[in-house]
Amino acid sequence: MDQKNICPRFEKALMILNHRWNTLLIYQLLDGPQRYSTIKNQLNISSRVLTERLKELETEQIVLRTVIPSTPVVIEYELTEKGYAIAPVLKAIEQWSSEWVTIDIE
Amino acid sequence: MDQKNICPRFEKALMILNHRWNTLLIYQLLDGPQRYSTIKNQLNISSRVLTERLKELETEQIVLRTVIPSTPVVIEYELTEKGYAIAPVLKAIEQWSSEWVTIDIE
DNA sequence: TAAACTAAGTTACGAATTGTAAGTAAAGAA
DNA sequence: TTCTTTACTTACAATTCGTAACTTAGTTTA
Repeated sequence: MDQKNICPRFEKALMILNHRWNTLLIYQLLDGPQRYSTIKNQLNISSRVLTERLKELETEQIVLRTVIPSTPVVIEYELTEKGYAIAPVLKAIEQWSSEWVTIDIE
Repeated sequence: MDQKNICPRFEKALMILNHRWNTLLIYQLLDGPQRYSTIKNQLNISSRVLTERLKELETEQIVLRTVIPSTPVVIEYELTEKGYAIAPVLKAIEQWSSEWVTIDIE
């Protein structure tokens, strides 16, 4: 009748990682620091949602936003240590997908 | 300008695993075969969405639905081999969350 | 034997989330 | 001076989600 005692940290991790776009965004940032426009062009994401997700990942301390005071200013997004620590999750998904996921070509 | 050549299998894996509820559902089913009502009571999910997700995971061959012809009939959901193979992903998330995720108690 | 209950969903609908497209401010290039 | 680019923001339409009530079939309770 009552819910299983699921670890709140694990639950929070799922909330973050399962939020649409977030894992793909982290995957993209594994390549190193990138600018807003670069990310936007690589993924097929709208600017509205991209901004939203970057802010979310920033408040979760997964992503760091840096304003480089050059002229013109450049804004760079990069993974924090916490963010890079997600890499094994992505690796596990890659592993599973290469072993089990089939794409149906019609 | 153009998108990175992201592996379509990996992309599909992300689509499935990042779909709201799916990973939690798989996590729940790692405990073994379970009935609809058990799953519904353990997770805090609505029947509408639960049915939808179970069907999705069934068509993806991650979950198997079995009708046990007892009286009354019992319907059991369980992970397939493909489904159980997702365990390392969950393990990696668990690992990351225990190391990095903080819950803010106010 | 009628009334109530359980299991496994389904349906209708309002609320929340997303995607789309257009707009903005500041700076640089043509 | 007009046109672009960058890093967003805004308005609004489309999609998805959650809530609650309903269904069908069998089952226990009174």
